Amino acid sequence: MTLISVRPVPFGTGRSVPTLMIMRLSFLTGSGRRRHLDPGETLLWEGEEAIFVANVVSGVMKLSTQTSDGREQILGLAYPSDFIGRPFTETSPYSVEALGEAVVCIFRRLDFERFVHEHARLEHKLLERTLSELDKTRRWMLLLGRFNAEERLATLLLEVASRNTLPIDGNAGQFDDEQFELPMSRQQIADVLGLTIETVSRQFTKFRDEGVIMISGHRTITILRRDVLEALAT
Amino acid sequence: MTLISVRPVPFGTGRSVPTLMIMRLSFLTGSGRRRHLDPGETLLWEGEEAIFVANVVSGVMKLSTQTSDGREQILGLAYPSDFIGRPFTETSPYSVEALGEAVVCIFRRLDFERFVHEHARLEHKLLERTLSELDKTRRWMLLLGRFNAEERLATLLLEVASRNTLPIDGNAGQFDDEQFELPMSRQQIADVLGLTIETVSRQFTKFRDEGVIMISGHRTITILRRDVLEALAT
DNA sequence: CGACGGTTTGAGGGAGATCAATCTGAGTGG
DNA sequence: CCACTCAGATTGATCTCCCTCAAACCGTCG
Repeated sequence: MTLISVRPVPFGTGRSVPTLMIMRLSFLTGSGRRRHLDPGETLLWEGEEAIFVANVVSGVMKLSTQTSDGREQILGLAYPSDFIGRPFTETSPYSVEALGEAVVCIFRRLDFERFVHEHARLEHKLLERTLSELDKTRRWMLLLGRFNAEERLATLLLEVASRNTLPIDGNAGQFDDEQFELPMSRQQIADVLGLTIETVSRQFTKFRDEGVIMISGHRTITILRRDVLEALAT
Repeated sequence: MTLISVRPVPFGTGRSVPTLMIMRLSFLTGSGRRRHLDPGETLLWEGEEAIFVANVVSGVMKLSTQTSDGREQILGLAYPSDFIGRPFTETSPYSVEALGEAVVCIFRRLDFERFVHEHARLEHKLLERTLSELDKTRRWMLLLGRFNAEERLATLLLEVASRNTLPIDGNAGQFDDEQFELPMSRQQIADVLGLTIETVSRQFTKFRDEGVIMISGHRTITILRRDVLEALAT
């Protein structure tokens, strides 16, 4: 939570958008509102009208979609400074939900679109962000299409570790990228990786028994053999 | 092949980019070249410098990536009028290869980027195209993460049928979206769907035996029970 | 005709799903 | 401080879908 104060809250394209432009956006639209989300609270519903776009301020959001018979697939995760929402389309192609406690900065989609139209530089940044999001999504396709359970979990652990912003022992400012807290439950991990909760659990146990990771209280992970994980994650 | 003459060759964002702008692009850069590709010929290599961006004129291209140990995953297909390539980045994050005979209209990436910078309207169209490509890619993630073999093939058949531009019996101008030619081999279908060739073949046989499709000479498919496929594909 | 590439069909095995039982730990109330 | 509860996690047993390996089939081309 205290992360907020030490981070800028860039709009649209993360760290690379000039803060000045962000400020002006807030001014012009008058709609850049902070909003707190409880665990499991949904910001956008798949198929519903997409009223908002937003930036993640703190917490982790999941983007997900469902088959007609209710199977869920997580499409991606959004971390602080990530942009979420779908400009230039009426209905949201996926749902956006908070994994844990989260804070987002929301803008009315129409205001945002109008503003983008009038500011080519922001549009360009949004384009670059979207292109790299597309790259990321395609890498995830490789995972879903070709990786086995072990490789999938290794990839996720490294991904979360690289996004890690958890100070150890409440020691604010001290970061240790080999120990971190999982922002999601086993079930949510299973959904992200396209596996079942049992398979995920067995893989955790396997990594623990092999001395690759240490697990404290389900959610706190310490990476002991990063090399092993990296070899698996390609 | 004769399709070419009856279709515009829009640049960057398909049907929605004004032809005028396309013309001007060709003029300015002087590099909008037609290029013929043989089956299996690769236009861009994963990890190599991305020299080109291009538009598909005819044929079908595949975008693919590989794991470190050589397993391939197809990331998507590009049909006539689709944009391919990755502007604003040095190296191509995936390979682009022609499935069959293909013609593309290539532009030097740097020329394209410069031009985009100077033409906000084109940039906007490219952004919209990229956003919808991202949507499409995410739908494919659902397929890879949650669909079984039957559902995957049903999805592909409907996708190809909807892209179908094959006149029946050489009767140009006459289109029948329930009969079409597959632009790829069984092996390529397997790669697209994240399956093996044997599983794909068995599914084809199963659909045929169930009276869902008709198969003539491996590649020509007639959909007899679209409702069944749609129920599976969701 | 024979050769060869792509496809189909068959038999068997394995990774992960499914079904089911047990465990853990945080929260609650006595 | 200790039962009790309950959701989430783990472990076990079994099954199933798809992969793997292998053989047969088919159409094309020399």
